[in-house]
Amino acid sequence: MAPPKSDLPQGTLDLLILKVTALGPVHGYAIAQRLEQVSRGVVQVPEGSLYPALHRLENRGLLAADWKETETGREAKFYRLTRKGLKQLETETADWHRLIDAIGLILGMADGGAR
Amino acid sequence: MAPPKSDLPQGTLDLLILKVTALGPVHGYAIAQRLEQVSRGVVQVPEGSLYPALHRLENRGLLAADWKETETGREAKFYRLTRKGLKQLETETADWHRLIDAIGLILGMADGGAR
DNA sequence: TGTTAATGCATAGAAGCACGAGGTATTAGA
DNA sequence: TCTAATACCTCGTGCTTCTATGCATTAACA
Repeated sequence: MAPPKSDLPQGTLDLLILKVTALGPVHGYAIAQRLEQVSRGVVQVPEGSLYPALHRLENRGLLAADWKETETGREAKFYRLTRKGLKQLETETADWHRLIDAIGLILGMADGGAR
Repeated sequence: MAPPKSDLPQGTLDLLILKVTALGPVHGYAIAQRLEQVSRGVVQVPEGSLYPALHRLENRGLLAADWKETETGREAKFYRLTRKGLKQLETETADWHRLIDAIGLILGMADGGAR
C-alpha cells in the first residue's frame, strides 16, 4: 500500500536534487528513484518536473553533467554537484530549516496564544 | 535588524491563513501581522500575496467574510473558517507534516559511511 | 514473435502561485 | 500639513510544477 503522495512546494525540488547529487554523481532517473525510496513514496518526481529542474540547475552552474555508462551498460547523463552548488545547498538547507521552524510555530498556535 | 525573511513556497500560504482564521475571525491585515509576529519575522506576507489568497479561499468556500468594525472603529472584512475550511485545514496540516517528515529523511541522508 | 514493462532522455503547453508596484481611503500624530 | 499606519484591492511578471507526449533501448513474457 503506497502512502499518499504529496505535491512538492515550489522550490523544494531543487533543494532535494542538490542533496542527492551531493552524495555522489547520479543520473536523473536514479535521482527520482532515490527520492521516492528514501521518502517512502511520499515524494514522487514526475519526469516533466525532474528534467527541467536538472537543466535549470545546470544552467545556473550548480550542477555539472557528463555522459557515462550505467552499471547496466546504458548511456546516461550523470550529474554532480559543483562547488557553487554545494554552497547553494548549504544556504538552501539552512533557509529550509528556518522556514520549517517558523511554520511550525504558526501551526502550533493555540487559542491561548493571542489576546 | 530584521531576521532574514523567506519567500513562502507555493501553496503554503493558504495553509497558514486557514490556521490563523481557525483561531477566530480576523481581518486580512491582521492575518499578515499575526503570521509575521508568531514566526518572528521569518514569514512575511506582502499584500499582493495576501489578498489574492483570501479571495481564492473565499471562492473555494473555505473562508467566509463579513464586514465589521475593528477595535479601533474602522471597517474591515473579517474572515472566518467554514466547516469545509476546517476539514481542509486538517487534511492540509496532515499532508504538510507527512511531507516535512519525508523531506527530513532526504535531507538527513548520510553522505557515505556512518557519522 | 509480438508485446508489454522498465530504463533513460527530452520538450511543450497549461495551470497555478507569489510578488512587486500601483491605486483608494481613513485615522493619528508630529 | 505631511507622514505613517491601518485596511482594502488588482494587474502584470516571473517562476515552477504537472500532464501529456515523444524518442530509443533492453528485458521479460506470453
